Amino acid sequence: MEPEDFDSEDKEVLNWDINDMKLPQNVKKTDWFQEWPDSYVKHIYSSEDRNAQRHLSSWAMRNTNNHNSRILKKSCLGVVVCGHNCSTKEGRKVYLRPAICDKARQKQQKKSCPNCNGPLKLIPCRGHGGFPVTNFWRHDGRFIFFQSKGEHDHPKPETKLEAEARRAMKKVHGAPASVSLKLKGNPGSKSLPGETQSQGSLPLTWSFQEGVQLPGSYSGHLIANTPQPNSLNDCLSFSKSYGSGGTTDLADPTSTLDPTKLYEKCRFSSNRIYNSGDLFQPSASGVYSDYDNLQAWNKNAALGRSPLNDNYCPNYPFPLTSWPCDFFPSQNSLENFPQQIPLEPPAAKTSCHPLWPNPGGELYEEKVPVDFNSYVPSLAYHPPQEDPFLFTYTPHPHQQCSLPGKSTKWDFEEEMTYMGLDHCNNEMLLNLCPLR
DNA sequence: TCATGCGGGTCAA
DNA sequence: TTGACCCGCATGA
Repeated sequence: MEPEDFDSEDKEVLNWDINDMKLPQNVKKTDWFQEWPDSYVKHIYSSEDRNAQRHLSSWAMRNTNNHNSRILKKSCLGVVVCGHNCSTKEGRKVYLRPAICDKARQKQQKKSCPNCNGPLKLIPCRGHGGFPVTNFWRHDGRFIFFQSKGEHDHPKPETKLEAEARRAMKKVHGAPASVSLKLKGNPGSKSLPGETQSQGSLPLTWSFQEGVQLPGSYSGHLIANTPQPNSLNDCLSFSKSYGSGGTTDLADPTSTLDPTKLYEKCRFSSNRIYNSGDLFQPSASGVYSDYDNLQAWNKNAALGRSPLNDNYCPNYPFPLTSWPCDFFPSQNSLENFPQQIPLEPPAAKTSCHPLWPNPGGELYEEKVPVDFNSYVPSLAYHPPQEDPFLFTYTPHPHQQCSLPGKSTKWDFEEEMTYMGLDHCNNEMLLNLCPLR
C-alpha cells in the first residue's frame, strides 16, 4: 500500500511517537505481542494483552526512570557471557540472562562460568548510539503503545522463563543438571532410533545455562512446578507474533477461548510465518512494519539469527501440537491469552521452513538464517572462532521427532533425554502430529 | 530472593 | 533541558 493511500486517520495511526501528547485511538488492528522487539519499531497492543500489560520482553530490560509516570521506559542490560569466551563441547556459547535487580546482577557477576569456571562478563547493550536500547511503554485508552529505540548489538540472552526454569532446576535438584546430563549423555548428541539430531530442528533454544542446556521450548516443562500458563501464553503470543506484520483484529468475533479453536488458530498462525507475503503485512502501528521486517531480517541474518525463530514458541513448555495428542492446556492457561488470533487459513507456503513438508509430502529444505545466539544447535555446528555471532547452518533434512509419551509423569532424566533427542519445532510437529 | 514499578536525586552533554 | 543512571522503597511471586 502506498503512503498516499492512507487517509489522515491511517497516517495518525502510523505516525505516532511515544512522546506525543495524543496517541491514536482509532486503531483498527493491534499488533501481536513481540517478545524480541529490536530495531526502531513501534507496536500497538491491545490493553487486554497480558504480555503487554506486563511490559514483557525477552531481552533483559531494566526499569529506567525517565521522570515521566505516563511513559514507562526500560533499558537493555545486555547479556552475560563467559569472560573466557568458552564454548561447550558442543560448541555452544554461554549466554546468560543478566539479573534485572542491581544487587542480584552484582552477585551474578561474581559467580563463575558454569562451563569453565571462568569469570562471567556482562556485555552491555550499546545499540542506541552507544547507549542501551530503550523500550517505552505507554498505556493510553484501549491500547498499549510500545516503542523501541536502538538495535541490540549483542546476542540474545536466555529468556526470562529459561532463567526461571534454570533457577527452579537448581532448587529442585540441588545440583547443576549437567550432572544428570553427564550421566545420561549429552542431550544434543544422542538420538533414539528413528530420531535424528537436533540441529535441523532449527529453532532450538540451546543457549547454555549454568550447566544445563535447556531447549527453551521445554524450559517450562523441566520442572513440574514451573507455571505453565505463562508458557502457553507466551507460546500463543509467539504464534501470533510472526513478525511485526502480525496484527490482531479487534473485531474478530472468533476470539473465544475454546481450546480447540485456539489450537487451530495457533496452528494457522504457525503457518503464517512461512508465507512470505506476511512479512510485508502492515502492522497496527504500521510505519515500520514492512521496512523493519526486511531490516530485521537482514540484520538478523547478518547476526546469524532469524526472525523466524522469534516466531517460534521458544518458551513453550511442550510441543504445541501435542495439545490434541497428549496434552491440553488448562482453561487457566488460556485465560492468560486474551488476544485474538487471526483465523485466516494457512496461506500457501511460498517460503517454507527447512523441515516443512511440502505439499507433496517431502520435507522441504531451505537454507535460512538461524538464531544461534540463543538457539544453538548441537553436533555439526562448529562455532567460528573469529566471530561467535556469525554461524553457518546446514539443516538436516528428513528429521522426525517423537512426542513425549502419554504418561504425564516425566522424571528429569526422561525430560532431558527427550529434550536431547530432538526438540520438535512446532511447525514440523504441526504436520507430523495428527490433529484432532 | 528477585522481578518490577515508582520516584528522588545526580551528572554530563 | 534531556537522557542516563544510581539508589531506595514497595509490592508481589
